Amino acid sequence: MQKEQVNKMAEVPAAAEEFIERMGLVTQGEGMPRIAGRILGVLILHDEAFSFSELSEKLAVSRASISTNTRLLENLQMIERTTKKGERQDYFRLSKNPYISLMEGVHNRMKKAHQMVKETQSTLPEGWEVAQARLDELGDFYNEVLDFSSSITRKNK
Amino acid sequence: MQKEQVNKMAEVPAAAEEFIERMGLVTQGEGMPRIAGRILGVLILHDEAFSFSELSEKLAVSRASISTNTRLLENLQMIERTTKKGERQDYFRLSKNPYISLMEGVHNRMKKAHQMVKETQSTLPEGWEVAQARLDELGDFYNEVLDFSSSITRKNK
DNA sequence: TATATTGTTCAGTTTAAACTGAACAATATA
DNA sequence: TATATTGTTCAGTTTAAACTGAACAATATA
Repeated sequence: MQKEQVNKMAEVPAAAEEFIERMGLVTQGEGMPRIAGRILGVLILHDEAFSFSELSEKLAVSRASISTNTRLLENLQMIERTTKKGERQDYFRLSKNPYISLMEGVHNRMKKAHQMVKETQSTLPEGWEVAQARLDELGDFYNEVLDFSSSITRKNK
Repeated sequence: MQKEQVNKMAEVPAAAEEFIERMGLVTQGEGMPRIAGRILGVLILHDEAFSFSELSEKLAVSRASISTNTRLLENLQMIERTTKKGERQDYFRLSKNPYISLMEGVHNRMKKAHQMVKETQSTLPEGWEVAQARLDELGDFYNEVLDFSSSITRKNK
């Protein structure tokens, strides 16, 4: 049952290694764990699915972190969990539209913030007209961003 | 020289206090310090400029934090530092287009990430055509987001 | 049955950032 | 001159999140 084990790592050029690390910094900059970005980096560069333990070894990271971060990326619908006939391990590959889901995250955060602003507006008593006008501006901004993020999200399927 | 000191805080409704705290959570969610969001919250609700020490007292936060976070917001061009005749303290008020600058932050992060992707593409050796195609998709995504963020930024003045 | 493989969970540790107090420089005022 | 006010800087502390090791459950295999 044991297939010839190809070492996917052997011939990886420096540019690929750097990309993986930098993706870690990118996700970190967006408020996500660094390891999530590194996993994404691996799966962007490689078409074939990577197994749980391959990811853990390749990235020199605990199985616990792989478990947590693959689940995170799965929930964002950026990666998909697959299996292989005759194998017990989970495999992971990039989804078809990985970035749309990222946008959905932005979209949801913005929607929540917008909701909060509207709630403030409806609760503020008389005499806060200037604040109301300022909150209108903030609401307008959220509307613009939400229009964009839903225009991207609509491309889903 | 001492002007009648109006306590700006006295009659602030609960909705306003809550808004200030929630703005702290919003900026925190966007990867900025909580205190920066609270300062923004105060300055969105109040048209009049707030002094350094008023902010420090109102938010029950050290002068060091006010110094750091007002400078951060000033650099983002979301607030402006002003002065008053006969007073030594700095005052702060919301800029005219506070949210555009926020967008510029997103824009710059995205541009940097896009740059990184392009660099990876130009450095990857022969035989990585599949990865190149994947990186093209990522680049396309960045282009879409960058188009949007510059459309917002263009509204500046 | 006992042993091995696999992913998850969770308590504990590490890490990075936020925040503070205090020293400081610059300046004004007494 | 001495004292007060103000914003900045920086070393140190606090806080929150990331990450790990180990226990565990589920399942397969010997």
